[in-house]
Formats: sequence, C-alpha cells, structure tokens
Amino acid sequence: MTDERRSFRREPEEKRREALIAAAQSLVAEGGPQAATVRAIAARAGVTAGLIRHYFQTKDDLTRAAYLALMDGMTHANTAVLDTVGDDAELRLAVFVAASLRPPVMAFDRVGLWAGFLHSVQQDAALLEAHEAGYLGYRDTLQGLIAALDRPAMSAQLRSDAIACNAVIDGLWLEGSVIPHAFGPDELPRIALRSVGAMLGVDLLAHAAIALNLPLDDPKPDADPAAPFDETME
Amino acid sequence: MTDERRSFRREPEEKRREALIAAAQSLVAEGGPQAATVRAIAARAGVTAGLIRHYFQTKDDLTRAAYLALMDGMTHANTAVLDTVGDDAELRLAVFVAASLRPPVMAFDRVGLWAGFLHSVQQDAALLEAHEAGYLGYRDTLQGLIAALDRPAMSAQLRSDAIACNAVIDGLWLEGSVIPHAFGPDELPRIALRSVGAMLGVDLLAHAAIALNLPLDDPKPDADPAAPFDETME
DNA sequence: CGCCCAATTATGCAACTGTATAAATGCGGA
DNA sequence: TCCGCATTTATACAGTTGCATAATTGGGCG
Repeated sequence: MTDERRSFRREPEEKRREALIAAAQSLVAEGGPQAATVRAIAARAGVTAGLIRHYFQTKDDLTRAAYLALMDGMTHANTAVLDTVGDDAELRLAVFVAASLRPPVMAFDRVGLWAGFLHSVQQDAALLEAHEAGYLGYRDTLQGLIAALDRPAMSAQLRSDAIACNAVIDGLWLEGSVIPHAFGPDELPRIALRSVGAMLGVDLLAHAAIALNLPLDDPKPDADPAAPFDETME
Repeated sequence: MTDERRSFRREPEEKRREALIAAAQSLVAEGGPQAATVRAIAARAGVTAGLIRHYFQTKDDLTRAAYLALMDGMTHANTAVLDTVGDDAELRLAVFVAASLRPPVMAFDRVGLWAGFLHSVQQDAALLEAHEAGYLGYRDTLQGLIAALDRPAMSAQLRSDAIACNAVIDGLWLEGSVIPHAFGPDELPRIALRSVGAMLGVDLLAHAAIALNLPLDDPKPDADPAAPFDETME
C-alpha cells in the first residue's frame, strides 16, 4: 500500500540494450508492431519506460536496432550450421536446407517478426539495405552450395537455380510457420530436400537422416534465463 | 475561412462499406496496421471518422471485413484465371502459376496486406479459419491441376508435389514483391515455370508465351475511378 | 413543395502513445 | 564509510487513438 519507489539493479549498458532489443523483438513477433509500445517493451525487459530513452535516442532507434540484430542473428546462424558439417557438397546443401525448415527458424515467432518489421523496413533506407543484404547473402550461400555440387555443367542456370531453391525454402518456411498443424512432423524439410533435389538433379533425401537430426542452437543462448520482472507496473 | 459544415452525398450502404474496406486495405498495405487508424481510413474513403461506426460496430469489425474481402477476392481471382483458358492440362497449370507471379498479384501491396494482417488473423478464430481455407483452397486447385497432368503414375506424391509447387510460387511471390528490382522482367514467372516443371517432369516453359501475355484483371474493376476526396480534413 | 428520417458530420472524452524532464537511488572509488 | 554521479524511476505533457453522442443535412416520399 505504501507507494515506495521501485527498487532496481544497475546493469552494464550492453546487457540492457540487449534486453530491450529482445523485449521489442518478442513483442513484435507475438502481436505485431502495435504491441511493441515503449511501455510494453520496458515492462517485458523488467524496467520502466523512461529507461528506453537512456539507451536509445528514440523508439525508432530501438526498432532499427531490433531489426538489425535480427538480421545479424539470422545470417550468423546460417553460416554456423555449415560449420558443424564436413565438406561433402550434397550433405552440406541438405543440412543447410533442412535447418531453415526446423525450429528455431521455422516458428511463428520468426514469421511474426518478419511481417511485423516489413513496413518499418520499407520506410527506412538503412533497414532496406540490411534486408536486401540478408536475402542476397542467404541466396549467395545457397548458390555456392549448389555450385559445389558435382553435376553436369549447368552453370548457366546457376542463378535461376539458386533463386528457385531459395523460393521453395521460403515458401515452405512461410506455410509451415503460419499453419504448422497442416503438416506432419519433418514433412516440410523432407519435401524441401526432395524438391530441391529434383530441381538440381541430386538425391538430397539420402542425407535426411543426418540433416534432420543435427542439433541446432537457439538464437540467444547467452540471454538471461530468469526474467526478473513482475507484471504489475505499480 | 467561414467554418461551414462539410457537404456530403448519401451513398448506398454497400458502396460505402466497400469504400471503407478498400481504404482500410490500401492503408494497411502501404503502412502496416498502425497506419490504418479510423481517421486515416475515413479520410481515404472521403468521409469523416464517425461514419465508420455507422457501418461497422467497431474498428475490429472493419478490419475483419477487410481481411475477409481480401481472401474472397484472391480466391475469386485465382479461379477466374482458369476460366480464360481451355482444357490443356499443362497450359492450365502454366497459366495458373504465371498469374500468381505477375501484377496485380505480385506487387508490394499484396505482401504488405498479408503481413499487415498476419497478427490480427492469428488472434481471431474466424479470420484464422478463412486464412487456412484460402491457403488450402489455393493448394487444392494447384493439386487438381497437377493431377490432371498426363504423367507416369506418381499419385502417391501428389500431396507433396502440391505443397512443394505452392511453396515455390509463394517464395518467388514474396521475394519478387519485396525486392522487385533484384529480378529482370518476367524472370520470376519463368523461373517458376521452369522449376515447377522440373519438379513435376513436364515442360511448362513451352507455354510461357501464352501464360505471360494473358491479360489479368485488376482486383476491383468496378470501384470508383475518381477519388472524391480532398486531403485537408478541416 | 415540404416533411421526415436515415446518412453524415461535428464535437467530446478517456485511454494510450512517445517524449521530455525532474527526482531518487545503486554502487564503485576515495 | 560516504561522496559523486551515471543509472534508473517517476511524473508531466501534448498528440493520437477508438468510441460515444449530439447536431445537421441530403434526398426520397407524400
């Protein structure tokens, strides 16, 4: 009943920034941009709204940072997957394809984030650039994996092949994330392996056993596991 | 200078509903859900904010109506394309595929709308059902077209084939709508025809000439061409 | 032509939004 | 121990939002 001032702990700058960014991301992922108000973000990060302004000049700055962090994490995760496997070209491609269609990449949160940021990105040149770089980077990696395959010289179609394979992956990712219950377990990664293989003339399904059982990291393993936050702001 | 009351014209109920829905859709498509405020919607529809409440109990009702109208229009457009072509199975499939990767389907507006509604849909059971019905309906049509192809009995893979083809289309649609300048003219529909054909073992590119030149309707040909609306609400 | 009612506008309001600023407090260094 | 200050909370404010309600006016019907 006594309205005493809320107690707090001082945290290092980097930790607070990350917490605020993570809070903003999860809110956008769950409820869209409208859900990510400064107060909601602060609450989820376990602080009060004013603190946001102490680490970010404006809310748009936080939004930008959240999107850039997202893109950063995705590209990092993509290359990380390839580091866990040897140099058999077919296997590498299979692993790369399958990883994009399993958690934590295939989850509604990801689509929610992507959709929630779409319009902000379109209205900010820097974000647009980051978005394109992310997309093209992913496609280039894919194209490199395709080029490494040992198949009859079809290098003229390399670009088209990469675009098409990328599209299958994106489409399956979209559908599987939004309507997960419409598909059986492992159905989508299997379909991806089969159709990408069919388009390229290789048998990726032969590597399904490995590609589907590879352990995948969660996006932020170093984040604070316990949320020091009670819902009531009063 | 004289603050005389704004003059207005009475319109039939259906026309006003459609105008409000179209206004809401275009705003969501351009700027996301946050841009579709009641005042902005009313302004774009050429009326004042209060009128919305006269036709829709709440703003959420308008949102719902806008999304349902969108889904309706899309499924209608999809079937309409098939009515314009004969009964050659390959040609029908090619036309169907290509139509999804050309304007007006492939345009940022569509992706913007899809993304802008994603979270609202997820939080409303009725919309979720409509969304799934739309997706599955599209996929079923696609599956029917695939089944009609004259190819060696691979009916066991029919479901997988439909899912995969749908995914290529969705993925190309996504990328082409968001980053249009990354692709040449007609590049994406051609890639779609080639890769869908490769997955199914038929040559769809042979029908490219027809599929790429078919005239396509704009979504609402009966809408009021001239916008009776001046920007200043005062 | 003039009545009448529904369609439309105008106004008001409480809740919420982002931001600015002042006040308090935790904590490392003396 | 306690001083100093950056970190954090608290408060304030103007603008916006969705919604409710009252005041007008268009236009069909007699």
